[in-house]
Amino acid sequence: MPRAASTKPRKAPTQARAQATVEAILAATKKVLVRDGYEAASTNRVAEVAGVSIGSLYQYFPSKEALLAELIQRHMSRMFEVMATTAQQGETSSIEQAARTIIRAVFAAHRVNPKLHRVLVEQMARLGTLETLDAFEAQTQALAEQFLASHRAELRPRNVKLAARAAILAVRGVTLWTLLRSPEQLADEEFIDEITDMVTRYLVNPSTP
Amino acid sequence: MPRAASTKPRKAPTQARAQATVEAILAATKKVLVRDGYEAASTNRVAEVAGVSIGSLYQYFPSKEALLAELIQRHMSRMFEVMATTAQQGETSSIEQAARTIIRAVFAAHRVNPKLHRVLVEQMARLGTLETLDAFEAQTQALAEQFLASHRAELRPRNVKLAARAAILAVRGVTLWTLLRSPEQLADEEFIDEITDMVTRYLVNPSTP
DNA sequence: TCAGTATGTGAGCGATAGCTCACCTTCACA
DNA sequence: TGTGAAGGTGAGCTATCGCTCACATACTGA
Repeated sequence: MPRAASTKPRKAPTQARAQATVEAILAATKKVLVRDGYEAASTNRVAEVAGVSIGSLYQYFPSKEALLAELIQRHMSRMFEVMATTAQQGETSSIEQAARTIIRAVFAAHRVNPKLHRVLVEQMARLGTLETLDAFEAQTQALAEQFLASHRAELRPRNVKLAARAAILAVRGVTLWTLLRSPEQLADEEFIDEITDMVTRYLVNPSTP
Repeated sequence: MPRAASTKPRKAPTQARAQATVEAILAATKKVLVRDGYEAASTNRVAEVAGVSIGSLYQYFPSKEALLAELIQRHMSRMFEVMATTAQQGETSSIEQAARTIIRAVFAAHRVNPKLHRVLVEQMARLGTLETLDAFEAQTQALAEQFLASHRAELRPRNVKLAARAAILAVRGVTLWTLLRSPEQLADEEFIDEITDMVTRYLVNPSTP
């Protein structure tokens, strides 16, 4: 059924008109994914909803997966920016404060259009080795390490790399699993406090309050 | 393309011959999933690999998803049993010891045929509201609450329900994300220690060593 | 032994998916 | 204002998928 499998954009739009087409296609993709789910989100349907011809779609995206990859890519960028901003602002505050802010922000981000995020997460798992994902992973790891290193005074674990990894995985794991199974809990402040607590108790040296 | 969508077995095999057919179909499903991935795992291909006709397959499984559901179901049961056994054995030991044992066991379970587990996890996300999943979730939550309640002396969080939920999500989240992105780390003892540490520091009252 | 049930078969149907390509329209700019 | 490039079109091809059904074979119990 699928002939191509590349995930890279086929061709960059240069005129504003083309840029609008690309955006319309991506917006339609989101809409159809939310409305009908991944399986039913055919490229023909996406093109129809976008109000462009199927040919136009394939002019900019070489495959259905490329559409997904672009959406995932954008989602990741936003998430990373949220974290980077928070980490920067938290440079002068405690690990606990920073952790709380990040967890709150990440939860909030997933509360917006949880259905879409759900599909993206599912496909993120399926697409597997997307270079984009690896790059994002590396960036996130680096950011966390840097943050923890700059809070060495407070930090309990000696292995900064491992601590960063464990903390990232725990927060992400909890976020995504909550998104999948009980998205309403993403708004539960008590739950947010609890996760913050877990990460903080793991990261922070109790003798340095 | 799909006509039915039920996930329940169509009919129970009574003769040994039929039981063998069902097992052959499930074994072939695993094989094809691992070899070709979910998309390429067509029911025709599964039947072929199982050495039975496509008609036989549909005699016992009303849809492709029913195959997946059965595999997920079995996987879940095994996971639950691992946890239940560990919890029971840990009744007399510390929270930390029990946490370490459970995490080690769950990691080990996912190290066996990680490719298959990966596909199952992906589909678990996709299938979404599978009654089986909800039942498993409830059982796990109950088990964890019971375990924590019986270790009240050691336990720090006052909200047992929430603590159980947070701990479950963290361990599961870390396990699955690790499975998806760096399965080799499932064998890393230092990593296991780190996750155990996180959960323990969260759950255990520091003044009760 | 034989009726009746359980089990097993596989050609093929209807549906639809991803994607191409020959062609037309709009734009930028000399 | 004309021309080549950029953008846009959509009928329709090929591939396959999930699944049914008319039929054959194996088993069971009276």
